[in-house]
Amino acid sequence: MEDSAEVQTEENKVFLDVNKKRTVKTPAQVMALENFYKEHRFPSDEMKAQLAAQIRLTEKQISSWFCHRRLKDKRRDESYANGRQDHSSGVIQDRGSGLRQDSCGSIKQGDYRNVDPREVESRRIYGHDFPAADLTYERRSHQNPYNAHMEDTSSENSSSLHDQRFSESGDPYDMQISANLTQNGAITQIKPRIAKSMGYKPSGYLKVKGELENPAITAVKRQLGRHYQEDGPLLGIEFDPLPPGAFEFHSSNPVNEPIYVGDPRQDHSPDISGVLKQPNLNIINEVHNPKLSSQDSYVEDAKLNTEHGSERQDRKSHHQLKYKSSFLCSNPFPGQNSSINIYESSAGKTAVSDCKRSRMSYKPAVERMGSDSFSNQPGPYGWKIANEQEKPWLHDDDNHTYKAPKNENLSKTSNLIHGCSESQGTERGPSARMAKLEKLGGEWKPKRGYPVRENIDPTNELKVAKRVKVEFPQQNFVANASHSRLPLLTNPTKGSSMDVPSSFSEDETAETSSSLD
DNA sequence: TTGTGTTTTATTGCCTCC
DNA sequence: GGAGGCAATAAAACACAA
Repeated sequence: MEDSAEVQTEENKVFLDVNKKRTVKTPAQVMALENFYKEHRFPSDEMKAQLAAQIRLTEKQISSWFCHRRLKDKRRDESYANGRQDHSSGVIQDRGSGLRQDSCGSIKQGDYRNVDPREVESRRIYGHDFPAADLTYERRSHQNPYNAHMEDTSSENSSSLHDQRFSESGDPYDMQISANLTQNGAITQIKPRIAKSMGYKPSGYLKVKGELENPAITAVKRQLGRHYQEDGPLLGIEFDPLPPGAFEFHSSNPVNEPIYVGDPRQDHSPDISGVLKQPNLNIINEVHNPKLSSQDSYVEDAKLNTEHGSERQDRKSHHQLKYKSSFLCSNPFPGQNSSINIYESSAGKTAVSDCKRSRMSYKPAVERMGSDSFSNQPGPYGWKIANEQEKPWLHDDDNHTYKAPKNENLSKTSNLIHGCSESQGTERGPSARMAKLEKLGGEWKPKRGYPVRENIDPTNELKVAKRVKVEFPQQNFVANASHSRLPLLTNPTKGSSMDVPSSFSEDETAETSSSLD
């Protein structure tokens, strides 16, 4: 009796020790999580289960990750608010204005007005309708320091704190984007020290966000072209007119004047033309970045789905509905084109086409997603484990991670592509991996064994699989929809922001036009 | 190579809501 | 009371400078 108990204790100890071992999620997992998080900060159980099954994590890990992710957002939010309270009055005032915001910067359920600004933003971008009240809140909440902070990585060049270096040379990421572009559409890796020399050195999460969000932001900028006021209201949203003399100075600088975006009538307005001459953005945007294609696709893909429900409105009661509408009908992994496909296509020989991979370093990685336990069908992420061509990708290759010599010249596209197609990063987060790839170049060398973790509860897995099978028969929707539906810009040199799916610009134009009317 | 700092992950306890 | 979430904490993994 006691012996068995002791044995069990020992086993538990071992089990705990094994489980307590901190593991690092693969880039694909992190990307998937990030992408999912962008749409669903509070995923339902089904979503978690689905996601867990898809990226080979436990639901607990998913929950934990989301928890920490929200916490991360919150902390960044807070730190940013503390550090940049002079940036805008919006945030601080909002926080004290009765908008209930939970400790993670997220919105507690039950108050429909308190929609997560990011979610609002995304939904707005994706064409979701919001009541006027929501838009009002959205407008204000858009001043959320987090959002502003996030945009700092991409489109802050009109910020009051904007560094002149950026205004002169353009958004660092945009610069990267454009600089990475080559004639044949492939992108070359920009050396991190370029950004670093510019004083721009996103770290950690920002690296990831820069990777994940900046393209999206840039894509929007490109789509809207000149009608984008970077520190202004949300696109297509009207502000109430400011009272006379609201600002001391005369707005001789049209940049700071609110611009109604998307109104074709203003497209040729001489008044706006001054704004249109604002530097760099267009220049940057004129350079097509194939990297954006995925994000463009993302935008369009999301926009096509106009049946998103408010996630936080009655999270539980609309659980299924929400799930079905937003998870099945839309791409729950909006970045899957850019993340998971990395793995999918990188195994093939067409890695060049997905330039998003260029800044991603990988790890044999998906070993946890072993082919033996993976479905042969393309998962929602589009990876096809059974594909022989991709097997090398999915195997750990003797548990070696590959690390290039530090001083490897990064400007070699071939190297980069190589890194893309065969890249096997470390198990560090994407941010670190990206940075590492930037630093390492395309060549990889064994570094050390990748800690294989098989902590997926088989029962859980079975349960999830079963549930997924029953509830989500369209698992491959991502692979099918996003690939088939989303047009790829085949002419990277010509493809411009205006090559974006017409649905977006049209919808956007229609919306804003109607609002002006 | 090593030390230090940062980021990420896992665990646990408490709180709130249903 | 259970479930979900947040916050605190520890520890691993990693980056980076010396």
